[in-house]
Amino acid sequence: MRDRDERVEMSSENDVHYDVHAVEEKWLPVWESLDLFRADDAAVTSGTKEKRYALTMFPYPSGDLHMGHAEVFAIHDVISRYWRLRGYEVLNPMGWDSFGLPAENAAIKNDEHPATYTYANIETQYASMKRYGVSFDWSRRLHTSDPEYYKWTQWLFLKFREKGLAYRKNSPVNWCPNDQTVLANEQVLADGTCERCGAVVTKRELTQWYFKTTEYAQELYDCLDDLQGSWIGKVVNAQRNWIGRSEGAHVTFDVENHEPVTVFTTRPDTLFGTTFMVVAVDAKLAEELVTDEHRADFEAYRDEIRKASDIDRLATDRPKTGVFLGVHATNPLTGEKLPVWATDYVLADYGTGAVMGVPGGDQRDWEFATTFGLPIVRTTQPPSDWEGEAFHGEGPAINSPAAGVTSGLDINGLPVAEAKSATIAYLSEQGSGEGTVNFRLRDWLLSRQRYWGAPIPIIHCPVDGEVPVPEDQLPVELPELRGADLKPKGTSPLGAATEWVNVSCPQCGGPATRDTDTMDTFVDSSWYFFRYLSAHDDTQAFDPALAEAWGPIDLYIGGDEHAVLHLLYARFFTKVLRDMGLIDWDEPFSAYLSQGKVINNGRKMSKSLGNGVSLGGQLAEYGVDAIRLTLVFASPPEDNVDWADVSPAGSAKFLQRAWRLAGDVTSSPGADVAEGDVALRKVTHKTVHEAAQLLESYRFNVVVARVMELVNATRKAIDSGCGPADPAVREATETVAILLSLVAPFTAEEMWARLGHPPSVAQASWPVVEPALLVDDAVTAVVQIQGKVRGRLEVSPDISEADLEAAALADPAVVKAIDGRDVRKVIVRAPKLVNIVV
RNA sequence: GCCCCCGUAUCCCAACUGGCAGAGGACGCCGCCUUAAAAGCGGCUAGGUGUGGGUUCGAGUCCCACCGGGGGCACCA
Repeated sequence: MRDRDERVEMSSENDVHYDVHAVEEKWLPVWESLDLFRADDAAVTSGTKEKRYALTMFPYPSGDLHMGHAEVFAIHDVISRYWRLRGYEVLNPMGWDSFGLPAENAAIKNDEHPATYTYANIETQYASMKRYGVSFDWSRRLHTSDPEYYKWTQWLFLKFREKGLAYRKNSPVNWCPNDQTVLANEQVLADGTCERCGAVVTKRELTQWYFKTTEYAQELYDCLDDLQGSWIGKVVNAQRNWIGRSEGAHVTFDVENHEPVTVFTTRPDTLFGTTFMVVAVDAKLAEELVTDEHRADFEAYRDEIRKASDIDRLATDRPKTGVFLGVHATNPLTGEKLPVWATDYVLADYGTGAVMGVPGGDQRDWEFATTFGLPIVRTTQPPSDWEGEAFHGEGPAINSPAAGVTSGLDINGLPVAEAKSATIAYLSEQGSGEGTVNFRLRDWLLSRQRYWGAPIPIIHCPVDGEVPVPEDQLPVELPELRGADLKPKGTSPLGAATEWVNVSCPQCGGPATRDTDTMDTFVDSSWYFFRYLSAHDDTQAFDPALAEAWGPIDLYIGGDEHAVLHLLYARFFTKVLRDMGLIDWDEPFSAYLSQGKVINNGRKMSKSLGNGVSLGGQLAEYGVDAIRLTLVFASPPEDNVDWADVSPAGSAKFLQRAWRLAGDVTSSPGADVAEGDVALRKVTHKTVHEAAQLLESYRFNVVVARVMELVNATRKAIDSGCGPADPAVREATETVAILLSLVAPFTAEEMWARLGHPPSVAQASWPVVEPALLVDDAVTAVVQIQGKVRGRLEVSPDISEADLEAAALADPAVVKAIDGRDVRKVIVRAPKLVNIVV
């Protein structure tokens, strides 16, 4: 009775309301002064501690943080805090991807410099991140728009150029008429619109800078195999599709009045069925081939095609068009003469820009042949019930060669794979073809006709041509432009800064001009994770020794809108840096996890729908911890979180329940847990054990559920079990505080203090699991007959299979269920299950 | 058209290498507290895994087909 009274007394003392905001205010300055999260390079370079590099995509500074940031930071912090508790030296840096168009557009609107908007927003976001309690190492903070950062972006550009991986070419490029700049292929969406602003992208013929991503296509593709499993599957799949590897052959055709023309095909076995050749109308080749007699027709057709928008060109169901160029090609297998046509259904920048027309095997060629009355020959035998037109499936080769046609090769009757290799072998022998691999990936167009980016460090000299800015003159800083000077006009605003543009040539000293384009901001973000290693080093981009010590990144978290943009570019940069000898690893991100979106009522949050949820408002209402907990608990990290389906109030309630435990504990710190209640201790140790496994596989929502169970069990122990003085209650509550510190650091810190520990819980270590406590005293074994549960037995967890079988067969309920039938087979899985087959 | 992923309770979601379908939460309901309500606290309820086959002693889990949802690529030869 007395005990019970004491408890009542105590709990009334603890009914003080848990003031989340006061707790936040209380701990932030304490953490700040303890400098808890600074990564120690020496600990890692010396090998004293094992490293973990945790990275989350750095934000673009547009306004304040939103719910999406809140989710990714919450998830990211779980893993980095977990690693720290496990005793790793953790590098967890943060910075800003601070070049980009929104700042420039804001500057035009408000008649100011883009830096004003940029750095004001950075400070706002910085304050919010601090308030959010993420365990970032702020000593490595960087902004890509700082000259001390973009100096090295420019340096890397020059190194890439030295290696022949950055070059200029004239080519039709994607042009956004709204942003008035060119775009990379990756920045044009599937529907032909601009990834940034949604305008319909058009084509322009311009001389622009490119990175030679295609040089690494094969490796970028092959390494995806190694990433499979540790990267989230859909991103690997998206990159595979984007790089788009196709195996096939190059086949060379002699052409009248021209050098021989090579085409790419994935079906060399259908070469006997080629009845024409088609060339991309916008390729230089078409212009070279056309005869004077057909030139007028060709040019009229080409001009008409150029006027069509990308959207029209992308439609796959439009009728085939084209013009005859007046020349013929020769089939290398048969010597047959094939008319050469120009068309818009062949792409100038894929393969060789020319294709062999095989109407019997390709639906597009079928339609083209039908439209223009060209012959159709089948070279693969379709099944008897085939009702379609072109047939590209499996079947024996026919008409290869056709009756009456002479050829040095005969593949009739061969299945597709064999017919392919036989054809390639023959062509190679004849010197008119070879097996090859083609990629869908194009080179990365990096020039942008906008102001707020890193200037391309090149000087154009009428005498010496392209001259790199000497390294000791880097960075090439942006000239001061503001407001209306920045208005998009189709050429870079930098061109207007004449004093900046006109320079003397570093080589000959004569008058020359700077390149006025800036780099795509994806260049900035392709290497920022290297710069974090040496964020303030003004002698090098990063220290290779630190890259060796810290790299590669152990877990990268971000959104899947970057599946083929940033992630592909960062992989490309890493491979080039490796080939420059600066690092010794092949892939930047050992593991990649993409977090889902935060939506509301099944829809993306947006102003027009009026379903936006303000992060600041939620934090004010429920507190930081409750919001973090809600986002982590809602679903597996990669799934979307629908704000309409979650309950931040429920999270806040749970945190209070946890917090109250700490006030109920009456034993002193360091109480001998060995004396504690074994049942509760088992729950505690099992929870720690499972939590570790769940954390390693990123199932953070389930970790939270386990902590909830532990809180419930501890509550029961206090109220109706061993009582608050039992050391097991202290052990359980301390464990709750430590586990909770991954998700709800403020509440955990407050609990830690109430439990009598000095700050910080972030410096605690991961609880050591006692294996003996993971073993149950008795387990329930299920006895099945024909797979149906017919009995249960309480058995020892280390019972032998034979003993369990005997016990099962002796169980009265089982005997009754067998009902005298013959036992044919008994499957025993000690100690959990026996299945009897009768 | 090609390539991936996912369908479990009213909802969000658990279920280790196939082994008792249910951990946690929301919603709802019942108590306690309260003059009352809200809040708070304690407790309770639920379906057989989208459909149809197959493999197996045993399938949410593996295989096949279909239905539904999501994503990537796409006149890429």
